[in-house]
This record gives sequence, C-alpha cells and structure tokens, in this order.
Amino acid sequence: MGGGQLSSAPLPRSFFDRPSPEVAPDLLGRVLVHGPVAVRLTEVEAYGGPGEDPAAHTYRGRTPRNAVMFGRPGHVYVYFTYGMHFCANLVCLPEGSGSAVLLRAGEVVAGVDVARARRTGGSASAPAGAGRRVADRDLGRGPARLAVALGLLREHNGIDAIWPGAPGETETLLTRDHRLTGVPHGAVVMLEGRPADPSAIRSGPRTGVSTAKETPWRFWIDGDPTVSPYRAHVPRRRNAAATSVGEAPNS
DNA sequence: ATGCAGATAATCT
DNA sequence: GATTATCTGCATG
Repeated sequence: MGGGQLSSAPLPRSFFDRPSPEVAPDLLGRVLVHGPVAVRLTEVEAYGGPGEDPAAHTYRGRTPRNAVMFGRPGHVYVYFTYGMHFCANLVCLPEGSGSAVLLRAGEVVAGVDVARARRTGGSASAPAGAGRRVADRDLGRGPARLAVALGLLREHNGIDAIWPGAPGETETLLTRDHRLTGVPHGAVVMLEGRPADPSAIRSGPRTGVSTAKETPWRFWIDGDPTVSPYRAHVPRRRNAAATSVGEAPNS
C-alpha cells in the first residue's frame, strides 16, 4: 500500500490550463489511470512552447509529430523515440501554446499484474518464476517504462485524460480496495490522488536533454523509490564508418 | 554502486 | 546523414 489512500476524484481540465512548470510539481502524487492500471506520479518534467524552450519538441514550431502538444490542455501527447520507446506527456495551457509535462516515473498502485505482463512480454514460454523478475518499484521507473506499464502507445496520442462525467461521480471509478471497475476499457483518466507534500518536492535539471541543461524543470518526490536515476545527456558516438567524410584513416 | 555500448527507427536538417 | 525528453545487459569497483 505504498501510495496510501487514493482519492478517486478526477482532475478538471482547468488544472492543466497553466504553465507547465506550474502544473508539473502539482502533478506529483496524482494518479493517472488507463483501463485496469493506475499510477501515482513521482517524477515529471516541464517543457515549454515554441521559441522559449530549446529542449521542447515544439521549439521550432508545429509539425505533424508535435501537433497534439498544440492542442487543448489535458490531452495525452505520446511520442516515439530511440527507435523503440514511447513516452507520455500531458498538454498544458490553452490550445495553440505547445507546452506539456513529461511523465517520467510513478508507482503502480493498481493493475500491477497487468503492468508486469506488459513489461515481460506476457509470453507463456517462460516458466513461472524464471527469467528476470521486474521489481514492483521498477515497473514505472522511467518515462518509457511508465508508458509500458500504462499501456500507452502511438494510438493513444491525442487521447483526452479528463473525465467527462460529473465531478461528483467518483465512486464509479475507484472502489475502496483500489479496483478500477468504473473505468471504461481504453479510457484514460487523471485523478486527484493525494498531492505530494510541498516540502518533499525537489527540482533540478531535466534528464537527457542536450540543450537548456540548466533549466530546473524536473520535479520529483524526494526519497521515493520509484524516482528514476538522473542521467545527463551523453552525445552518442557515431559509427567510425559513418564519419568517414573528412576523416583521415587512423593507423 | 556506477559506466559504457548497442539497439533501432521516426523525425528533422 | 545526424540526432534522439531511453533502456538493457554486461563490465568494473
């Protein structure tokens, strides 16, 4: 019961109608639900709009890929990177602004079995207990892992994370034993959860970015075991064969 | 515990 | 052709 008691009230769209560096720390301790899996957010990063944040996908304006970031707040922006990973964001500010919060890590508080099956591939070929067992705390530790746990893929790019029902209808979403019986299959819902204690929130430079390295727009809950290890950006060394132009052969 | 190299493809120059 | 909002496995201390 790592996350403590869950609140099942959905967050309104107005929550996201603010600058991303403001939304980001406020997102810590909140719960994102997709079908049977729920994750309590423990680490996030804010990204700004065109011309203001060199590290943001929207820095050079709108493209087909980042179009969702220019849409309405509260929607999910999913992007594909490194040829194999998906990462999920929540859009901030009014339509046209192009900013968002990257979901970097969280604790799986419901649907742990589903999340683990997604991670391990769910293949029946592996005998029970064999292979590498993924620790609970690692299921959502890192943006791509978090996306896997939540089952967020390319097809979920642009989906709305705001519950369309009345604010009072919270009992249908979460039962007291943390079952998500009321969430329709395929639906994504952002819940209030339990906001992190402000005194436990830390901030620092964003992970893996090659520009705006000083901007302290990474926010996390201090001491939480699900927070991912910080990694600075490392320029990938190119293939020796690919750098042949202008390079003198080395004996 | 920390560090490095490889994987692998969409996106942008 | 270069870069990438990353992860994993294998190496070393």
